[in-house]
This record gives sequence, C-alpha cells and structure tokens, in this order.
Amino acid sequence: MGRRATHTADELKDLILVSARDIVVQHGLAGLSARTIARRIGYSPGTLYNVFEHLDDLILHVEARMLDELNANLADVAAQTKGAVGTAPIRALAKAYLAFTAERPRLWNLLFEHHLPVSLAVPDWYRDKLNVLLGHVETALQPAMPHRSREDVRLSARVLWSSIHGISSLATGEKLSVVTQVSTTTMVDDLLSTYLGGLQANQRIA
Amino acid sequence: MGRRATHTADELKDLILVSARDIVVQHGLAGLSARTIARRIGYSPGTLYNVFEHLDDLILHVEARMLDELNANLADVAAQTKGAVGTAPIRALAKAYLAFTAERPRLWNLLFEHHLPVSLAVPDWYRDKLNVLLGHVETALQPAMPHRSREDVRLSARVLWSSIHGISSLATGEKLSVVTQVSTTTMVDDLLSTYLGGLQANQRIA
DNA sequence: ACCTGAACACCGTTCAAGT
DNA sequence: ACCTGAACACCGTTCAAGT
Repeated sequence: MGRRATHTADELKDLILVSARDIVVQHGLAGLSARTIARRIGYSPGTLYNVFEHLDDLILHVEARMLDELNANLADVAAQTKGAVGTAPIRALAKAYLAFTAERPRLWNLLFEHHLPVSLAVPDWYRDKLNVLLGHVETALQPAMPHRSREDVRLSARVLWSSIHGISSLATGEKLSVVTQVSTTTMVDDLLSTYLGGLQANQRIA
Repeated sequence: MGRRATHTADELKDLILVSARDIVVQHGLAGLSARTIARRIGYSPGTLYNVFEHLDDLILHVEARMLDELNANLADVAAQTKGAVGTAPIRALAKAYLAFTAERPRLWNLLFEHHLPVSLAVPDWYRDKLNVLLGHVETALQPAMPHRSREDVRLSARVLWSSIHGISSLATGEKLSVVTQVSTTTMVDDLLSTYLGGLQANQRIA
C-alpha cells in the first residue's frame, strides 16, 4: 500500500470535513463514524488519524465551520440594523438565527448532541467562535436596554441565547415534542416579546 | 446453563433499572451499555433482552422513574403553595426543579442526551409523565397571569420550561460553558424576573 | 421457563508493514 | 511521507443450546 498523492493535505482535510458534514446533515450524529467517513471518501479509517487527533477533534472542526457560517450571517444582519434603536436589532438577529438553525436541524443539533469526554479540554479556537456568536447577541441587544450596564447586557444575552437554544432543542428532539406542539417561531416570539417587555418594565421602575 | 430463579421477574427488572441508574449517576450516558449493566448485576447481556425490548426501552424506563420522583417533589411544592397569588408559586416550583436537577446532573441530562432512533415511537406512558410535569408548571404559573387565557398559560409554561432547560443544559455541557460563566441560579432568576415582569407589563397594556 | 454465551455486524483507535 | 488493513478492545442484539 502506501502513498497516493491524489490529494494534498489541505484537500484531504476539506474532503473529510465536507463528507462528515454531509453525513450529519443527512443522518445526524448517530450516522457518523470514522468508518462511514472513510468509506465515503475512499480512504481507509486510519487515514483520518493522520489529519485529526481523534473523532471528537474532527467533529469539533465540523462544528467550527458551521459556527463560522452562522457568524458571517449574523454579521450581515448586524450591519443592516446598525444604528437602529429599540428591539428591532435583537428581533432581526433572532429571526436570522432561527432561519439558520431550521435549515439544517441535524447539523445544528450537532453542537448540542456532541459531548467531549471529560478528559478532553475545549480548544481555545472553539471558545473564540462561541464568543463571537455571543458578541453578536450582545451588540443586537444593547439598543433594547439602553440604560443598563454592560454586565446586565451580557447576562441578558446569555439568558436569551440559552433559552432560545432550549426551545429549538426541545422542538427538534422528537422525544420531548409533547411539550412543544406550538411552533418554535411562536415560542421564540413569545419569549422575546415578554422578556423584552420585562426589560422595559423593570427599567421604568428603576 | 439455564434458569437461576435467584430473582423473580420483578426483582430482576428492579435490579437492572437501579444499576443502570447508578451507572448514569456516576458516569453519565456514555458509561452505560448492556454489557456494563450485565456485569454489574452478574447476569449475561442476553438476560436484559428478556426484560426489556432493547436498550432504548430500558433507558426510557430509567428516565420514567426519575420523572416520577421529580413529579412527586413538585406535587409537594404545589400543595404547599396552594391558594397563593402572584409569582410565589412559580418561583417556588422553579427552585424545587433546579434543586432536583442540580442534585444528579448526569442523571438529569439523560432526559436530553438520550435520543430514540427515528424508527421508534415515544410510548404513551412516557408522554403522560411529561404532561404531568408540564401540568405542574401550568398550575404554578396560573396565579402569575390571572387575566390570561388557558392557552396563554399553556404557551408560557412551555416557553419557561424550555428556557430553563436550555439554561441548565448549557451549564452542564462543558463544551458550551463559555456562555455560562454566571451560575444557573442567577440566569434562571433573571429569566423568571424579567419574563414574569413582561407578563405583568403586557397585561397592564391590554 | 429462564439464562447463557457464542456469533454477527458494528464501533474508535493504533501501528507494523508496504510503496 | 503517506496510506493501508489487520488487530485490539469495545458496542447492541439474536438465538441455539443448555438446565
């Protein structure tokens, strides 16, 4: 056996990540294995371990590409609502966010279904991408709470992001759909309207 | 080989569910397998399939016992706050709920980490337990929104439950803890205060 | 009737051996 | 230098064979 040189190192890496992504889009995390990826790209399973440390590392890179794509989307929305006041920016952001996650639910769920073994640390480059995402939420939320501290905005951004994640994750997890007969959109709309209404009301008191 | 009769059918079922629960409490879903359960109880893996249809069925029963325990807890809280007005009941319920989930986080996460294959339907007895849980939330939320329709209460109960799930699931999932440096309690308090404040504010307008 | 344990078709990961 | 494929230690599940 031995070398092939039909693909450069970069091409091979891309080939692996693209086909891993395709498998998740089609069959979810459950359908993904080192062997299914290898079969799809016509290499042996061992080859994956020349490019990635282990399967968790590979999956983290699939997630990274998706986060980059989402962050680019959100940056566009942020640019369009720049300078707007009130709740318009955060509402526009939530809409774009939900559209993105609804488009490929299985791929999006990868973010939450995939758990690192406790022995593995989360890489810094991964944390950075999540922080960029949260930064977009903070920026969009700022005009909705003009008289609040930066800390308050940070907290609200995290509460809203987690809550929206909870809603969409229960909606896509078939087992708990008993809880979510109403659509994700309706629930997120209610959350945003009521939470943002609460921010305004509490502000009036202060 | 052959029969043993050291345990009755019911004893064996209980033995299996208790040790499966213990494994999840200690090592999470990742540590659970038909073989680890079998080793722990001193039976062969095949025996599990005399008692449960498959591993997913077994896991569903572990979740069921946990939901029963939680529902009993929440029923107690409901009894104590019966007749109270305003936001006291829902706040008491949220507190009890969080205390329960914080006590055995890995076991609680089982509810959300475990996904049935698409080919399997969720059993009715499982849906029922989730509906009981949601019923407790609705009952506790009712006094906080006295002038709203039953449908509004249903929606708000689902939004709050999903949101709290999102917060606690991101907190326990190590990969995303970048988002949740603040404690679960702080985030849930903020969610409740702001959302309930929003309910009151919107009500004033109507 | 109940339980075993071998068997089947899978995993992730490693690494000596080949080109 | 790169890739293979066999090997190892695991899976879930089935079922003939035993008591």
